[in-house]
Amino acid sequence: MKNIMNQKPDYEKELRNAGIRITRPRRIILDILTSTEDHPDAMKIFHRASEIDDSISLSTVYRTMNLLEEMGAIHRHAFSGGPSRFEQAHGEHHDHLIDIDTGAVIEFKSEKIEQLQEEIARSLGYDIVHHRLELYARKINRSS
Amino acid sequence: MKNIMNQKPDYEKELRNAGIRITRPRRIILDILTSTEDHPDAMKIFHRASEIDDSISLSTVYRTMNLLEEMGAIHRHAFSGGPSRFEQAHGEHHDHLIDIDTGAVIEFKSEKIEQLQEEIARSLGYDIVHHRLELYARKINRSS
DNA sequence: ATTCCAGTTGAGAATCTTTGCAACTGACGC
DNA sequence: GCGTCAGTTGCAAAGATTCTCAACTGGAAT
Ligand SMILES: [Mn+2]
Ligand SMILES: [Mn+2]
Ligand SMILES: [Zn+2]
Ligand SMILES: [Zn+2]
Repeated sequence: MKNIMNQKPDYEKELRNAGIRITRPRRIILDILTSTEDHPDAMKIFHRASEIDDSISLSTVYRTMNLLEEMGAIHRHAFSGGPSRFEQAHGEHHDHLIDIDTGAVIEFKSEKIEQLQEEIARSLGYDIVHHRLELYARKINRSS
Repeated sequence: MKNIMNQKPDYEKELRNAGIRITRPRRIILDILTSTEDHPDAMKIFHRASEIDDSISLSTVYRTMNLLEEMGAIHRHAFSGGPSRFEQAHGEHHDHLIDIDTGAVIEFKSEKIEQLQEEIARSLGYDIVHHRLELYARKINRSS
């Protein structure tokens, strides 16, 4: 379900719970993401991180972005004509509805769908490791 | 607008009608796409095309994919952990399960899930225009 | 058939992202 | 604290995709 609260999610705890180590680069990158208002790309995050610890590599930024994306901790926005940009999300798994007119992103979670996915995968002989569900939609009832 | 027929679409005609030239590379690439059953990536299409005309460049394959995608003639699947893969857009809608160990793509269709998606969107005040559902999964019962 | 030119191409550079690998280190148990 | 080792890192290299641009060409007009 959607998280209404506006407090900082404890990503370190989530990482620990997922059996993932809290390393210095990850802590720095998480700090940058949780304290920024814009949508930086990997290179921008890399530059900001480098100011704090100049041994951090761009590879690690990309790897951390992929990790956090799979965890559902961040959103990747791949808009045309440029590199992917990132912003923090809420920690719990959820899927996305994207307003194709405005680009707005609405989060939702359907236990039923999650369950159906499991059933389908199983019937095909598979276990789901992760998944991606995105609904590209248009507002009902817009004036024409 | 939507075409119900189940015949091979005449992409060359569509291209002409859109004021786009039918060139030798484009004809070859279209032939490959309309006669394949799988989900090839750009490099695979490039290799197949090269067997027919070894002067075709990878750039042109990418450019043509972008062109056909914009026309709605093909779907691009940006599965995680690999290059984009393509398929013709003519068939019935389906979703994909990706074997994360082998890269194999299995197509499936769940009327129930499709319906739930509609319900969710509607409850959020939206109509779905298109969507993307990808299950990244691992075979059950592998070498124990 | 010839001319013409905007659309298209191939080649390589540029950009963006992932990956292989040896070195390093966080988390856990002693 | 110390040892251990799988997880993680930085670096270099590869991989994926887009872009630049001079050369080429499809197809319309003559
Ligand atoms: Mn989200
Ligand atoms: Mn398919
Ligand atoms: Zn989901
Ligand atoms: Zn579907």
